Amino acid sequence: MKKQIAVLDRLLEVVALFNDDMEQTLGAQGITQARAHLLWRLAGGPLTSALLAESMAVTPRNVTGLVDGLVAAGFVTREPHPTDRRASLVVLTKKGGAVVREMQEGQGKLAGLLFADLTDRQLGSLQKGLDHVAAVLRRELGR
Amino acid sequence: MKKQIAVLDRLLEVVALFNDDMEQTLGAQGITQARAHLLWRLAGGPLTSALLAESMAVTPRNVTGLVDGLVAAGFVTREPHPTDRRASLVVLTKKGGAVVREMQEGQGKLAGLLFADLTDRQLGSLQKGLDHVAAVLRRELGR
DNA sequence: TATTGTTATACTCTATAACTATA
DNA sequence: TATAGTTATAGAGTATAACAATA
Repeated sequence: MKKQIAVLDRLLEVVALFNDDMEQTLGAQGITQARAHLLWRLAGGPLTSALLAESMAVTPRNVTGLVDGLVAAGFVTREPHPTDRRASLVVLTKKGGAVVREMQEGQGKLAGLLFADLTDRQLGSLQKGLDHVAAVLRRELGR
Repeated sequence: MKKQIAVLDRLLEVVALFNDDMEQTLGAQGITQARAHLLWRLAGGPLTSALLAESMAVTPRNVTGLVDGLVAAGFVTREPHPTDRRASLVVLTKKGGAVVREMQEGQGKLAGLLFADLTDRQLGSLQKGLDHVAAVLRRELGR
């Protein structure tokens, strides 16, 4: 029991250190954690404010402010929605896309560090275990 | 490579779900993330504001505000420092201690879920790997 | 009527700077 | 002089509520 907790402690510490590292790198470009979160959600393509708010689990009002800042800093633009004149699409600029790639590379690097010693089979088993835990937690949270 | 990243994604999701769960539980008692962080630091015993600020990587002014809120809500008290009349000690109340225990139990539960299938030896190996990663990240951060 | 995104307002967390009491 | 903790002030992130434009 105690050993499991010690390992989890260490794991959480590693994740925190990684986040600090990333935050430091991004902070130098004027990107806060909340803004980075939003940019990350755009990696798969443009989204409306409503979809951003939902996927970030945050209010629409909040998204307005974050997008305002990101537009001013040149990381995203607001484009008219092709079919719904109420809505607009938030789109990554070239500069914003570079930031997202940078975050993806950082994550890839961490994954390499963490799992360097695991075989493909062990990785698969770990993935399955995590799937299970995620399912348990989601049930507990009623999602 | 891709598989490693997928597993890390899942791992980060699990940690986020756990944090959401904990935040929801604590939020119902009026405890925010920042306040929970401070309470967590007191698990090992009373600390001065200066030590709290250092261990939380936050300014002393910030600690003042958090402690104010926690005192008002009855989770901690300020006690005079036995030898330094400038300083005061932040001490958990019975109510605050119960919250810390609740957090510890939550963490123990997550550790159990995550590592249920690992043998003691596998746990040891994982711990060693995490130690290595933590060291690498610390070096990178210059800490 | 319902939804999208905004303005208005308020609270928490955070930082810097200046100050008081004590070391 | 230096340190511990505070007050003063400001900025970012977040929430709720009310509103205009559009669906």
